[in-house]
Amino acid sequence: MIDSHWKKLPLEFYQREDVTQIAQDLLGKKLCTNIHGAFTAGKIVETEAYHAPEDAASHAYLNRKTKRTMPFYQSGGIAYVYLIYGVYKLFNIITHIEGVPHAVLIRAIEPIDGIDIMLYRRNLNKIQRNLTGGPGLTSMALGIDMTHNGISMTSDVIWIGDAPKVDEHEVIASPRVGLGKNVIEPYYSIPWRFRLKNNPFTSPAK
DNA sequence: ACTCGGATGGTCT
DNA sequence: GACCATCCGAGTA
Repeated sequence: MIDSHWKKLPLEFYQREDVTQIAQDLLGKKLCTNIHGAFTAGKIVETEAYHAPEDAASHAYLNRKTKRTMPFYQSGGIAYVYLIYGVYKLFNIITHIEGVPHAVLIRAIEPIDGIDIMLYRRNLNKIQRNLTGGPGLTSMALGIDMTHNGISMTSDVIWIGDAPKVDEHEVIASPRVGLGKNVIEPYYSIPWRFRLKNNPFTSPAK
């Protein structure tokens, strides 16, 4: 195991220009949280890239600026957390430079550390796909909520540990899920959802 | 295995 | 007032 294994990723990782590359590079890395005194972590197994202002699937489409979208316009390397369906908190990471609203949605992790705490937060008693197999479930298991919106990925609350790059052949690219009907081509079916092949914790296919 | 409907609340038109 | 980057439980099989 090399020295850099699980070392906290630096801001430079997130501030690169190519958000689809960053989304793929995040696969296999270790998403960690230290929230309410509990350490939990898991391997990232599914991500999606959002490329505003052109991308109609993004909240920051056409550089839309509202109270909710403000984090998009900060420098890469901070969390963007928002509420969906009044119930679930989805965790994203803002990328690239200040003023360019790129983001990666973390859709699923494979539990590694603090599994007992994740089970408690999810009200489950054994490891199964719906422990962390989906963006809402991942945030719930890791203890991420709206108070973490805007927090730096270099903090000691939420961060990502480095890991060896996964083999290209282990990555499946497919269209993103859950997009509204207003998302026009090519963004509706562009293959910007990335999954690790054969990983049981990736979210259900659509 | 699957399909279906309900929960739930902030954001935007 | 419509729309969600979702999940779960109930029903059918």
